Amino acid sequence: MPSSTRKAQRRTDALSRERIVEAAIALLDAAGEGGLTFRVLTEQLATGPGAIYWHVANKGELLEAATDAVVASALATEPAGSPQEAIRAVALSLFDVIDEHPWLATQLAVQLSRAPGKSVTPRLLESFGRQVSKLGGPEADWFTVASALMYYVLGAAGQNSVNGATATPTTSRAEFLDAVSTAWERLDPEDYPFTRAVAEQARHHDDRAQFLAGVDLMLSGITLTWTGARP
Amino acid sequence: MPSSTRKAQRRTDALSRERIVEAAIALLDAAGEGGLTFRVLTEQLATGPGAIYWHVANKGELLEAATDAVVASALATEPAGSPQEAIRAVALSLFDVIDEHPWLATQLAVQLSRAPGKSVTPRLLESFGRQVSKLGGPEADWFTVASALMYYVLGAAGQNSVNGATATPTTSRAEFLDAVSTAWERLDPEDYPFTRAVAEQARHHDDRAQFLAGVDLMLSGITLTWTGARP
DNA sequence: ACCTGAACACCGTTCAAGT
DNA sequence: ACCTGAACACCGTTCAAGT
Repeated sequence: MPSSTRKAQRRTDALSRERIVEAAIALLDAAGEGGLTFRVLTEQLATGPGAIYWHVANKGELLEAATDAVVASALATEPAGSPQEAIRAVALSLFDVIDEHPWLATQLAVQLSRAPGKSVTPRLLESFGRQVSKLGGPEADWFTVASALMYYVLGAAGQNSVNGATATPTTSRAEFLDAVSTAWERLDPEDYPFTRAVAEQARHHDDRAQFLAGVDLMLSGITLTWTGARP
Repeated sequence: MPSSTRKAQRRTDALSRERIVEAAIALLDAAGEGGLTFRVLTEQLATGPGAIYWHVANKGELLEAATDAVVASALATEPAGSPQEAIRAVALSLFDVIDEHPWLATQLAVQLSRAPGKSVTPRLLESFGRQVSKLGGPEADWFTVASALMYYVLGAAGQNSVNGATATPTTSRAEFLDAVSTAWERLDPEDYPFTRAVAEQARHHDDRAQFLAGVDLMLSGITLTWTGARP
């Protein structure tokens, strides 16, 4: 195979935190979380590990910076339209960016729970919260509602992304779903009546449509709770 | 300090997959994902790595087995009451088990996306789905609705758990929230008006209550969508 | 069938030394 | 100030050898 990712690019360019993060993202995209290694990063940037450690404290910080950079660019443009439409747009942006960078799913889970003060959590909360605050509900509920949206979106987007890390890259989404569905159909009828019953739906379902249906479920619940009326 | 976790217990006991998984869970609980190492597992069980590899294929399978064992016991008893009450009960069981075993949050995220055919995904889907099917909506919606509940619960429970892995174990939940809240208050007013506005709410919020409020939001949305009426 | 333990390849990180 | 590259401690995994 052609050694794919180009190595030892322009050695004239000075090393910078930005270039390191950029290279890290490329490696993560190409081979998942396991693909990011100081050895290959070093090779890709044509330096030694010491050079990288001068710009970045450790691997955790590098992962954090990569996550933040990708999420920031996905949320860069403020969505237009009604608050409901804008919430759907933000949700879809996140769905898509996780789909493009599957390593984000795990990384977001880790970072939101570990360091919610840091940049990525406020970024997400702000994007949902601004729209939530326009929905007309009592301010005392804003934080809870915005958080709930964020949780759903991250959970759903993460699970729906074909994880590039270990899932065989040759397996298409359709083949993947087929395998899952078949496994479900073989479960014990005593213990898994529901899962067996929906196995066929799972085989043909549309990730994106199902994801949006969940967002709409939450929006319905919010509108009902706040206005007592149908959205 | 007293060397905490007991080592080299009864060497008479034959090694078994069950005992290995049990020891792995203890290590994960004690020191997070980084705490599970074949070196210390080997020491704890008073054997060599080869012995463990005879019972378990690799570290991934061990993590999978540990996750499945803990989740299975949390979902063992079928909840009573109305479908809505039962859904809340399942959700709370998961919230609590992730709170007790914080490493579950990341592990569930990884496993649901990587191998949804395997035991843990069907287990979760079945627990929610059985109740969803009693809610009276059209069967064509069951899979989507049960999945949405599952996504929210996993996302929220995971983020709310104080991650034992790297978060300093001496920091209480209150101190943790205070630090987060303070960080949010210091954000740029231009870029983060919403996050700054809710920082004070975040400082005093009750994880469990907020988690349940999100579940109720979803339940409201489901009931409204399916019956056109308030729950 | 089940276990031992030395060995292998690989990883993140450090640090004295250079420019 | 920024970079080099050898070295360290540690990790998951293998495997010939034992019982």
